[in-house]
Amino acid sequence: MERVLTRDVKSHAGKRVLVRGWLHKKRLIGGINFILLRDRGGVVQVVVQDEAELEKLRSLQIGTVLAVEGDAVEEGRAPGGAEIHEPRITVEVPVTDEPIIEIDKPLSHKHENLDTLFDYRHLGLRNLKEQEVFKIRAALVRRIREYLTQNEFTEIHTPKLLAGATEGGAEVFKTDYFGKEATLAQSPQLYKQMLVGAFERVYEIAPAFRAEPSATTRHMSEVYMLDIEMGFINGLDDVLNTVQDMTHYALIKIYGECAEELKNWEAPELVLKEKFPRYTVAEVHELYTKATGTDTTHEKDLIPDEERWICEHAKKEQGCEAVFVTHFPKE
RNA sequence: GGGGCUGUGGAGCAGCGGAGUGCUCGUCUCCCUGUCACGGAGAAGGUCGCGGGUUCAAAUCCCGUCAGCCCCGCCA
Repeated sequence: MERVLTRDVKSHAGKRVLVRGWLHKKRLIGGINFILLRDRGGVVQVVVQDEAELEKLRSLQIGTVLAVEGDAVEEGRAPGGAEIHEPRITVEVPVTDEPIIEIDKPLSHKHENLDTLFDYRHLGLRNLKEQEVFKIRAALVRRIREYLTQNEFTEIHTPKLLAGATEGGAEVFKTDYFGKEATLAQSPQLYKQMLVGAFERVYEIAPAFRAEPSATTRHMSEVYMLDIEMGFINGLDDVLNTVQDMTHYALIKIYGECAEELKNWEAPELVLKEKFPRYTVAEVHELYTKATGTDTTHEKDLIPDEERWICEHAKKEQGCEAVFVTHFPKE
């Protein structure tokens, strides 16, 4: 029998269907029992009343891979409005290890728990809410690609294992390349510039590696970076306008298509205008110093608190929380 | 690199010098025919991160060490 996704059970009401996926939750009430089955489309409820079928799941843990053949039934009391009755259950891959992470409940993201969360991320991501973070990220990247493609940027993929450093400043990770020293790319900068000569407009979304002694969320040794390079510009404004329009496009799209996910994660309302406010580093120092009394006018760069502050400031004063800060370093 | 904090059953936490390490969730057994973070009864599960010291007595205080987290710096 052809496999049906959990989200399509409702449209198959009245027919016999086969679903395959992971055991997501058991709710054993007694004479009637509910099990939830998860696949890439979500979760469907299966009603188990036959003792022999239920016995197949005894001592099997959440995560067990199942095939369930049964009657698709429209049912208002079921989550999603449909469920499967009279199931015939086949255990495809039994799981007997006790679950470390409870995937049907909200996961704690308190920083004390991050170690556990990261160690078992593959399990935690079976939590439907956790998956939303990845869906939002994937949608954002897709929309950025879409915008850049529409504007005739060619996507490139450049080497990450290099003979030397590409950019001054950041420390590079050194590694062995068949007896010779190699470094992990800290930026695709040189390749981008070379390829502007071929394609005029290029971009890359790829990891960059920096061996900074940093141990905070502000900067990590491995980050995913969007790099854009374009030729035949008339000045800085052309660059800013491209980044501005791309950001505006992608965020508006995301807030539409991921509205439910963003709401679940209590994302704040998007406060954005088509034209982002533009400041110089020196201007931000002046505004910040005046507003907070902390003198930053001697700083070359924005301090971390200024970065947060200027966005809040622009949100209140300009109705747009995205800003450009240019003319670094302050001379 | 500087500062602050945390390591206690599988997970999250409480206990912070003195009687038996306690709670919530999970796991196992039994009961339960519409649950949806189901409910009820019972049970199992712990070198209190590791090493040393102080003390009549250490999960608790001190020193060291390992692991992790946060802020700043570093970085664009």
